Amino acid sequence: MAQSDTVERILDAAEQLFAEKGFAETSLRLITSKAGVNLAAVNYHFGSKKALIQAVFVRFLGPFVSSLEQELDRQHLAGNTELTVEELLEMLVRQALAVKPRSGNDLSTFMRLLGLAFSQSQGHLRKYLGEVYGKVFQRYMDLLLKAAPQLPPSELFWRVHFMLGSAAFTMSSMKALRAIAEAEFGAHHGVDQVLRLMVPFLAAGMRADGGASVPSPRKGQALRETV
Amino acid sequence: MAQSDTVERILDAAEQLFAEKGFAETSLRLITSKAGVNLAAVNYHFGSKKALIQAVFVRFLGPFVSSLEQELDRQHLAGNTELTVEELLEMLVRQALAVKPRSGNDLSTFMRLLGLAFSQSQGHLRKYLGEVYGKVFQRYMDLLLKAAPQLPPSELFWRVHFMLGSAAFTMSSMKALRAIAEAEFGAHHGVDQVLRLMVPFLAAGMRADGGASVPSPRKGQALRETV
DNA sequence: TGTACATCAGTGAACGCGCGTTCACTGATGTAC
DNA sequence: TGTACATCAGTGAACGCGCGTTCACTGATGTAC
Repeated sequence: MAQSDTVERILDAAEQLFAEKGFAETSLRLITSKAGVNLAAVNYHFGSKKALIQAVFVRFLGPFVSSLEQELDRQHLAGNTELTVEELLEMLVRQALAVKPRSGNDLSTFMRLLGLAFSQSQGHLRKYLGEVYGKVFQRYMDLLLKAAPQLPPSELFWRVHFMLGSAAFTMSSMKALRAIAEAEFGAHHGVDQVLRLMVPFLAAGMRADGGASVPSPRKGQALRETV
Repeated sequence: MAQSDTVERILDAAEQLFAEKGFAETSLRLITSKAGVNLAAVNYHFGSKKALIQAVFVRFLGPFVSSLEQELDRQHLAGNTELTVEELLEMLVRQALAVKPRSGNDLSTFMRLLGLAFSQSQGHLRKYLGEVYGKVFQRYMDLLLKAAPQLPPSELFWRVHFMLGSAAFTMSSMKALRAIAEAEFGAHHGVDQVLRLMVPFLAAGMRADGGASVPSPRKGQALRETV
């Protein structure tokens, strides 16, 4: 009867529940009962809860990263070695939207998982993702560095993490925030629209003149330097 | 012998451990053994773990918020009703640094707790903080709205959360990021310096031209609108 | 074609553990008479 | 001044619970001869 679909069922249930509740708050009992499989099946197929978490991430990050990699190759072959910050950010948004239709899960699940990957302090996960996807990340960083050449690398480093923070936080709170936005302003933004709203915000931030590292005398008002 | 210091001991230990490990990952046994008090003392003095979490936040947010409120009053009385985005952000940084010296805890504990308050999905906590500090938040938001009048309110809403995300994420990962930055660039930024690096980044983001909401034909390239 | 064995996905029940919480109790201090 | 009682911070041990993991087992399928 060929391989059964138990593994996929577990991954589907785990992905959705992790996105909803986080890792620690999602028990194997909840996952397996939602998936309609035996409790012991998780440890049988994956070995441990940690390994299941990693498997969930590999399944949804894999396509995204290889799609991104292909796009980077394409730009490289086309000779576009000097992309703007906006173009680089748009690229990420486009890949996220393109990968979306997998197995009927919605974009916000993808987004929230991405946010969780950074904000929940799963040390093993961060390390693992670094090992597997570090190279693509570095490649993207290099392009970003080229797009903002006026910045010293250490300040660029911090700004990348400011960006990452915006994205991860917004994604992981997207559902709640969209509800508030709708109640308050009657405006219902789709997940993809919110992503696009982020682009000009982040791009302008990346492009801004340096802060403390480049003590430009442009402004009369002195930023009090500490230590 | 007057009131003993058990309550303070518990709060000190809890604050530090929550900042290090998060809420769910910090057990009452760990807190009470670090504080050198009996396990049952937490439930005796606070009633429950949830109530302890709230108490920790009240103790460290209270001074910060009232300090911020005073500063807002001062600016209002001085007739400065039109502060720039930079000035508003600097104000936050200044309050955070001013409140710092309480009971010898360091700034990064404060920062990390602030980040956790938003990123850990403690529903009861978010609701509670909203009730207690919602008014000051609204007042600050109004000033921000004045400082960026070109934006429609719904887009401002999103941008505020982009900012919040940058700050919360950076704060909650500050320790790890500083270590990386030091290893990679030899640059050791103090916590306060990182906060100041955020100011120009966030201010530029807030000031950027609108994205989808204001479909300005400024750029030839069309942002594909979805739905 | 039939039998013996190996493989392997899946199962049901139990294990030990750490958790937040509860409860009866202690012992010091303050108050009433 | 002395005694009885109330108050209250703090204690030690246990409670029940849900957790991830383990283990002996089942039953279907594939393979060797």
